[in-house]
Amino acid sequence: MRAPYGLNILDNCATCPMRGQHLFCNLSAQASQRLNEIKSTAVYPKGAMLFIEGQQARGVFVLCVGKAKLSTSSREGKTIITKLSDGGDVLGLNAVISNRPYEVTAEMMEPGQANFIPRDSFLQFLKEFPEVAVRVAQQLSRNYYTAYEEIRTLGLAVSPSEKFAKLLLSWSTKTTQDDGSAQVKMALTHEEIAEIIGTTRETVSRLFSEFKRKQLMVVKGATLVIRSRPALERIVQL
Amino acid sequence: MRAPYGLNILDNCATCPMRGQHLFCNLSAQASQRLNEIKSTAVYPKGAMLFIEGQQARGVFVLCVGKAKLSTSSREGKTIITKLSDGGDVLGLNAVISNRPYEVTAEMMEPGQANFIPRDSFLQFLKEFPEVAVRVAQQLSRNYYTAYEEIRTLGLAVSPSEKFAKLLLSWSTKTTQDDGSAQVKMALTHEEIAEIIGTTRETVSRLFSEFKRKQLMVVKGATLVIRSRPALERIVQL
DNA sequence: ATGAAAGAGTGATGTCGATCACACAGCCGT
DNA sequence: ACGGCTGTGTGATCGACATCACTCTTTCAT
Repeated sequence: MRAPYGLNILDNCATCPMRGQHLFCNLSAQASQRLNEIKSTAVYPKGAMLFIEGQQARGVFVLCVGKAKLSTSSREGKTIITKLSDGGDVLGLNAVISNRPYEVTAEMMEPGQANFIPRDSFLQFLKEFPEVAVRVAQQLSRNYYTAYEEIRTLGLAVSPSEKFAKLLLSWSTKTTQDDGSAQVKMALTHEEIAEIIGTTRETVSRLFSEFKRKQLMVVKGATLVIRSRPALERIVQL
Repeated sequence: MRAPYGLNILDNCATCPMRGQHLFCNLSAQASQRLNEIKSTAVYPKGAMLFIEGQQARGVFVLCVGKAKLSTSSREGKTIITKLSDGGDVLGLNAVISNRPYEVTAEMMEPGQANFIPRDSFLQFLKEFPEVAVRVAQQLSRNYYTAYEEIRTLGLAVSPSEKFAKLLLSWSTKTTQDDGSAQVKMALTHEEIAEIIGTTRETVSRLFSEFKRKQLMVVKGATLVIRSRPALERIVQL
């Protein structure tokens, strides 16, 4: 039995969202075959936790279908979302490589599928195929840059407006038109946005009002139209 | 001509601060020899910049002697210090691996020495010696964790007091006595501390007063005595 | 269709830390 | 010893945001 698409990302890179870029695409035939042997696939409902902050790392997950949010919490219950992942992303890689507990919690934001590769098999796999080790290093390096950008945002951007503008810009990079406008489908609650930019739900609510009032954006149902990226950029470097 | 120690970290891991842990220690004879061929050593005065944020990555630096601070700035001039490095640390690795500009500025905080390995030679070296590639992946993974901790601190710890307490704790891990006290040599100005915890110089000044008043620490000249780690920890999880 | 739950808007209030503005201490070269 | 640094201590002020306390809207299960 086979899902219509995406179930086995290893066989059909063509349908993979990230195609060539993907960590496990375009491997040698042997490597690819080996990978198929050690991976297993599962489907997850919305809200499912792939893994939880602090758990011993069992293995890596390759997200095939669906979106997931990575978050971390303090003891008092404050939560920040550090990353939103979608098809093609490899989750839990750092924890597995360095043999530490998962540093974040990964929760499915919508139903989806993921391949799982147990830690031991994965490390063995890396030893057998050095070509993959280099790819892994590059992926880790990319993870680092993402984390680093987060640090810059949290550490340097002072006001919530600035962080909010940054977030909108990061969402709209792909869909920007020639005139500087862009459309984004909004699947997040204000609460979640607040956890990304490190503020409160109420403040996010007020930011929406403010940005709409200033003609920076328009909300049409679940899609969000950005009037002009340059205008947002001016807020960011303020 | 040869400096008394540390000039050539590759030959004498015994004198290396990180010994076995070090990225380039305990390599095979061939790898070690090759590394010696491609590296070059230089001394740097206090205040010297090893590299600057935004520069195209020329290669990696292995810090032998001296401390360096890694920082990043926003256009408006606000600066945050993301890491303090000392002997054994490898700087610029991420930028070289992923072929991006250096993401931080590395400035010597005291006179020191560093080995430099040009980008091309380094990447070639990794291809020749897959054993090293795995080590690099682990190092990158460690870098990631450091960055990640930074995110937690900036994103979850709210008040400056909390961040300050965290910083003191991180400084005093190694020198903690049985009774929970610890001594730290303080080489940073209040300004620099402010750039680490993301606040202003004045606030740091007031934090010193407050912590001294609360008997959390005592300042004796350039050394800083922490009365009780548990007391600080209570502030952190507040 | 209807009630409950989740999400979103908005006012009132209080507080913490940034900012500004100084005074003062220590260090260094001449 | 003298100004010129750089670093530090501290008060006064002010504004942005968190917090609280609601109401209103949307969604969804039964």
